[in-house]
Amino acid sequence: MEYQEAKEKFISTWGSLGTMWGINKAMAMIQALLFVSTKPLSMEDIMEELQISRGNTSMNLRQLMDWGIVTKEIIPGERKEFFTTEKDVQELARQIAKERSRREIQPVIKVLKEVSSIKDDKTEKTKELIKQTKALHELTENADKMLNKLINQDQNWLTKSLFKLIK
Amino acid sequence: MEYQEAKEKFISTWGSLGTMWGINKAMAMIQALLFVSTKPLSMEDIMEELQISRGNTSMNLRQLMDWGIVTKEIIPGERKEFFTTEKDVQELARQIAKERSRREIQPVIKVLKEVSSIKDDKTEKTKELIKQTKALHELTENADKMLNKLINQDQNWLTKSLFKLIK
DNA sequence: TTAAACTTTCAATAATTATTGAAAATTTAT
DNA sequence: ATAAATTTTCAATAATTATTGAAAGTTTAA
Repeated sequence: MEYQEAKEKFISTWGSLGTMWGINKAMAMIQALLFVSTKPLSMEDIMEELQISRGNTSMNLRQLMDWGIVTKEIIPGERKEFFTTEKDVQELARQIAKERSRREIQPVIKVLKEVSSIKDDKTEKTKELIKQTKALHELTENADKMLNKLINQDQNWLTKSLFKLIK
Repeated sequence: MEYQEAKEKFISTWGSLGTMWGINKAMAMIQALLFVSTKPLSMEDIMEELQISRGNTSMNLRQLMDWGIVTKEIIPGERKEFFTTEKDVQELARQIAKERSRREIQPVIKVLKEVSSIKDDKTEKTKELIKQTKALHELTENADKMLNKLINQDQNWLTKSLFKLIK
């Protein structure tokens, strides 16, 4: 497999993985492209390489910046804006975990807490609803605590922890 | 908040969480409904309660069975088929982790391995592609190993491990 | 200030994914 | 074997989500 083929395979695989986990394809592909690029890329570069429109590129770059995994680079003497992504996989994982926790998991935990706290009228179905949502609440909260631990720890915590678990 | 409201809130929240993580809404809602039901439900019951069509219900029940988290129940004297979901959250988490690993993560690991093994022609861009996909390969493999550990361990391993990590 | 270079926005459109509903298939009871 | 009950399939349709492209907006250089 040659460089170009390998690169394309990586980018498109990353794109479809994104799709499976609720992340839009263009967004995942832009991140993948930047991830293996040796230098910052302009919007033109990205449009060209991925064959996507200016608007699409602009919107998805913005989203990636909102997620905190892509940053604008100012290149002296250049009028265009250039972009880079976090190159360190650990930091990347931390950032994604942080955002998914904040945007998606926390709101669900809130609802699970509410639902599992309804008044127990002693009917079987109410007891079941409370019991099951409580169990889910606990599991979700534990998983989320783990993510947050991951987010706030030093650089190598993730690898060390994973190693501890699998050893 | 009354029972019915709480139940609906739980089901629709679970549905939208599913969507965010690439799982279709009806599938997540059916699972949620069964999860808090006190008894097995028929297709009619599910269609009625979630206001979805017969075809949709049938297809999504099948998918949930493929995922191994919903099973058919035979109820003596009844002609219809009835369905239940795994009620234990730990087991549920294990099952989902197992399937997502098998269907989604393993194929990506395979591609990352291929891409990171291309011949190093000593150019900067090839070296970067190899380095970055190798790093991602390692991280993904570790995370997947953790998932598989989770899958194959005893019932309480998940809780214990999470506790160890966050304590 | 002006205008060229560049980026953002957003309504229109396309692509994808989910859902319906009715016909076909299957199962069960007699 | 027959037919009623039930489930599955799948082409058509609807709903959702992603993408385009051009107009509006912004920045920069002279």
